[in-house]
Amino acid sequence: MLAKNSERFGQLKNPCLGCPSTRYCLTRGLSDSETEQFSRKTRHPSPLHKGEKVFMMGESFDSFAMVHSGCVKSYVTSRDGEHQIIGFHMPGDILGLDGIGSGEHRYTAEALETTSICELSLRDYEDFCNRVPSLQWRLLDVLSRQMVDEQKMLLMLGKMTSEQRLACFLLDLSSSMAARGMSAQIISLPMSRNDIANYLGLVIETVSRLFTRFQSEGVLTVQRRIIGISDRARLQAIADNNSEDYRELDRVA
Amino acid sequence: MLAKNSERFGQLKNPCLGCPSTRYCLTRGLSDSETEQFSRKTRHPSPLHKGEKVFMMGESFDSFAMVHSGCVKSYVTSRDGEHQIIGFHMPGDILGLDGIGSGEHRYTAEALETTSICELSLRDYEDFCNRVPSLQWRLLDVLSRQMVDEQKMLLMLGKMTSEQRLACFLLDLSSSMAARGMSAQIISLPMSRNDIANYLGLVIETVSRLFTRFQSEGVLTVQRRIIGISDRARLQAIADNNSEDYRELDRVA
DNA sequence: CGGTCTATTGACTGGGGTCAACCAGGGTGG
DNA sequence: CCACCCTGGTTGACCCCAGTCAATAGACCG
Repeated sequence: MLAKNSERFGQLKNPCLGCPSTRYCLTRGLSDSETEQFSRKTRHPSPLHKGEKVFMMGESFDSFAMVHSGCVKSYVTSRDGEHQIIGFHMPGDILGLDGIGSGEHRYTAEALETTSICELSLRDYEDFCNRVPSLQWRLLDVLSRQMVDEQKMLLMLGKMTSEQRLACFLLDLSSSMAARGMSAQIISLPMSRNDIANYLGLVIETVSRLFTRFQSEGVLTVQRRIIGISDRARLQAIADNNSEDYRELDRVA
Repeated sequence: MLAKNSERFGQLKNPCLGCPSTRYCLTRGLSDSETEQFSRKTRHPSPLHKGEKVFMMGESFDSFAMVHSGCVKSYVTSRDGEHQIIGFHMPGDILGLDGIGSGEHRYTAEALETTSICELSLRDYEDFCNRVPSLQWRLLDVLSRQMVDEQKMLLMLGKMTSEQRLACFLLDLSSSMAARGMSAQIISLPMSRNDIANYLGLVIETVSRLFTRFQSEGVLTVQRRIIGISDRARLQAIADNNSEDYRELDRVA
């Protein structure tokens, strides 16, 4: 069913027109006729299944990839073979911009679930920029926002405790879901505990224990990968490291 | 003396022509006449002293800053007031690109020593791009390389031990110095132990102990901020987490 | 039902953080 | 020229958060 939908999506004449991601995608800010031109240039390969790669570290970079549906994780690999997940990517996100400078991909992008990707070749993008100059700024815009997100991650990995990291992660995920029209209170995690742990610089046991603790404190409800945020204010307080003040407030009341 | 030199630099008609950083700066790949045009648009304010800010997190973004001489650290600040240093910037590096997306700076850039900065307003840059389209790609290029560097940092903070982090840091610094024509073997650190520790997600005591240990193992020679790399191969092995194999090799021999 | 994969839980350990004392340069002023 | 302090760095003793190891429990699927 999903696959069929996706095939149909691939055969549409102008899949970008009416795509729910158009507000976040490279097409943001384009007129309908510009979006139509853009759409004609994009390729829509058959959907990837869980574990399949969009591209791999070291491959040559010749096109951008945009997530249309599903979810993708990206990770870098160290010389001794360890992975570090650097991001999870939702519909509308643009992948592979790291390759612009060096001409080759510097991280691997892998589907976490059945995922449809839209591709735009670098060459077509260049052509297109000549006709719609604002598109060039759009790409800088996207790239700089991705950089800001990574800087936030540096702060998390460098300075935050494990509970702060998980709280931040869930809040980010929640607002990312909300921005895509899904519930901000109930999150269906597309990634495993292992992926979360790796992303946050922790091990799976620590993440598991934190989920249990947050649940017992009434902050979350946890059922496998379905996470409910029961007390957003307290989750925010944990993320901001105000949890002690919060608990004190609680104790007094 | 330094200040006088810098003032003179600021009064030059075409400071970019003949600037030693021209190979790394935005001007890379421009012809002499293009560089001259570029040069006319740049501002060269009087040099900053140690501790002075190039720009601060939250300020509106309206110009790029390029390091001409000296050294700059950049850091983000968390809601509870903690800093995380996200990079050190040497001559030729471009600062403030994070502001493109949001229109405001998302990190603070602060001089570590007396530092000269070249400024180019966003408006002038846009004008200039219309005349020299390749410059637009140049900026994407720089931005994507900065992103790749940050991804490497994520790997360090997420997965590496303290000794791996310091070894990586010193090797990176060494090659950065070498790329700027300075010695790769003897490094004069522009930043304090505290800055190094913060950057690497450690505390000052740990960094101090590591320096002492590396010296006693014959990998480094340490005299305050003058660091000599005595055994680059072993430093690389530590960074790659091959140190045990290495020591075993050593023990057998 | 057995097999496998993912997640949870418990007991224990250790790398790196914390706290505190001390040291070494390098101004500064008498 | 020395006495003083002050900042930045080093060293030691101790501790704790999160990692490691290992056993168990569920979900999912043939």
